[in-house]
Amino acid sequence: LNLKELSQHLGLSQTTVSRALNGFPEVGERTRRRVLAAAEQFHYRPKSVARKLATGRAGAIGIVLSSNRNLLLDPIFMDFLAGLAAASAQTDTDVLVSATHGDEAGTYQRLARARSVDAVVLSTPSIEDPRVGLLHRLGLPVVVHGRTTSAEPCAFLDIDNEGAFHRATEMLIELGHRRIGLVNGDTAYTFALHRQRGWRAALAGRGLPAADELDCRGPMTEEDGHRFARRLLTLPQPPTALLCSSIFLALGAMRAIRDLGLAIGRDVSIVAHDDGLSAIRPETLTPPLTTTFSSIRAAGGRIAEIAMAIADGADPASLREVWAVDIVARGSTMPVGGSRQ
Amino acid sequence: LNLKELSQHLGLSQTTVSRALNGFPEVGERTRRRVLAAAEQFHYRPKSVARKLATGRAGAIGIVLSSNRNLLLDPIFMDFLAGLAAASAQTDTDVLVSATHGDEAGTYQRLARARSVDAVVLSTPSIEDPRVGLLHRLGLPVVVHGRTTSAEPCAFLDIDNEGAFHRATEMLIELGHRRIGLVNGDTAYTFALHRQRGWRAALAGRGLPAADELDCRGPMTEEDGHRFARRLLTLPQPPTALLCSSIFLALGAMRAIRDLGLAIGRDVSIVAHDDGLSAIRPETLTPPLTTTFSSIRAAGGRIAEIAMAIADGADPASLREVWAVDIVARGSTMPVGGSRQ
DNA sequence: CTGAAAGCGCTTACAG
DNA sequence: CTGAAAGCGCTTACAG
Repeated sequence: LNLKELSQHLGLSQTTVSRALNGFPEVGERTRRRVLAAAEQFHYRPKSVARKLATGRAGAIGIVLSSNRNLLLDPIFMDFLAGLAAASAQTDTDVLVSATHGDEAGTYQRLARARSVDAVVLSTPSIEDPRVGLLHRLGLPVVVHGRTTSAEPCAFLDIDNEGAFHRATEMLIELGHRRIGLVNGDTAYTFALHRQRGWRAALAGRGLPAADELDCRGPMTEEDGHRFARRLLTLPQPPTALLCSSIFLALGAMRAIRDLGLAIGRDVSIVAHDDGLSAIRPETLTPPLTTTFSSIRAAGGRIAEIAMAIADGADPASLREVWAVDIVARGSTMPVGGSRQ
Repeated sequence: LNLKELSQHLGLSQTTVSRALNGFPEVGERTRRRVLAAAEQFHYRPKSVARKLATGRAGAIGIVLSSNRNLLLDPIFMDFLAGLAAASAQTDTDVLVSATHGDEAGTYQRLARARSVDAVVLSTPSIEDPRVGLLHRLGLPVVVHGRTTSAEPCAFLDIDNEGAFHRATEMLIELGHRRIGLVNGDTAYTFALHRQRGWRAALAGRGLPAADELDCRGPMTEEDGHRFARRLLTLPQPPTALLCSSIFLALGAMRAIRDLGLAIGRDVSIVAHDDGLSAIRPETLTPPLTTTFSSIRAAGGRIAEIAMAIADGADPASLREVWAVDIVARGSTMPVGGSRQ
């Protein structure tokens, strides 16, 4: 059923029916009700593609998965996407997922030239991410999940990674820890750099050195967490506490601690950043894991709203948010030397 | 730049330019080359939405994430999606992700009536999944990732879950294990039922009972794996081996084994199904985990191809595949009683 | 408050 | 081998 048939059935013009359906104020109350009832009865829905052509809006936001940016393929990303899609659905906006094998720029060009999306979301940006310049040149509005330095002002939503790791480090210092290892992502990425900064600043604030040997960064798999933690804990002067950038790194680190015959908490304290995944919940581990927490799913939801706003022409500079991060102390952190007292 | 402008620039009709661009055979070779060169030069790309309206195809396949079907939000799903998107890109097809909060049927109705997608992929189906009937009624072609019983014949791609768990169980029996616990997903889902069947059949084949107390099923988080394994291992007659339906369940089960002061492999053998996630690789754990393996990412890729085929009107009954599953023996499985000999 | 008509940017019979 | 024109199904000035 299309608009033409529906309006013929009602004995009205397409114009009036379209207006009634779209809630224009000038339509008579009686007419509007008739139209709405008929639409309901016939399960009428405007074909999205026709509406898009007429309005000139794609009605979609895009996100591209790049197989070289392995971070994006992280399980964590799924929760982000779910949040994104849920929020988009509220306003009848689609989420378009594209994958690339190498040529990310080419994919953005296709999206831009085919006008497939009204805005793009960029995940896990690097410090100076070339993608925002590219997108700007292509005329595609962008919202960054994270932060990046760019000539063009752009909208973003980030969490306070620096503050989170600053406070987590301070908490460990207060528990008496003096050597605190960092098990981080690649510092080419902004989030990892910010966390490193927070860790360093907190140590510096207490006059403690942030030794290079305690500063690990790389991919964020369970395996890497194991490898990094093992290296740290077999140092001549091993750390007594570990700060991990993801739950997977933490899982690997916990395994390394056990492999070395040490006890998590009593011998080595551990804190991890938790994105709120449903498949692995830090509070249910042995021992329960102390975390810095921020729901990546909620971030996805808000990002969708921002994307739709900038697609509608909102000023990107006015759409920038940094969310605070909670610290939740649990059994994996103890005073240095052991007992919890 | 649109088609009209491009053809004016070339001094040709839109018809000819369109045909040249779309590779129609009747266009003169010289003309075609001119058109292609100009398109390249001006970075011309047909607006996808206009083409869609004209051809009547949405040029997209849909997938809906339902928050109550927690399985879909599994990290595992991300790899599936990446495979799906990568394959779709090959043929200029979009992947549309929608999220629902409860009303999954409503979401499918919207997709169908707005003609937003040409086909839909259904994940983790239940035994008799009502969604395929619904989709059939809505006239939306479906491809199922997994298998389900339905009145309507539909396309699917599944892995041989029954065979995989059958062989894994036999392998354990050959190692001398007589009590083998199953740590499975909810058997309302086909994949879990099939795995249960494989386990049961293998036991029955050797004259061993498949005791109910050894048959656990439920959600598939790390926490559940821990809970199930703990319950099994504190039974009066505990199993000497565990068969887990996911890497997360296995992670939890391994934790439970350690918590009880037992050794993985020596005291309790463990096998898990591995979907090939990049964030957690079974071969790098301590000890390396024996698995039944099938790449969920590859499955996503093939599913996309199938979806596009049925969108083009291919016979669903001809598009059904069951993939074999590899078993990879590693350190987590040992002869009952311990030493590897 | 309602309608006739143009337009969004393509594709595709149909005619030559 | 090429082109004029209709059509896909909407929205939206413009006129009344």
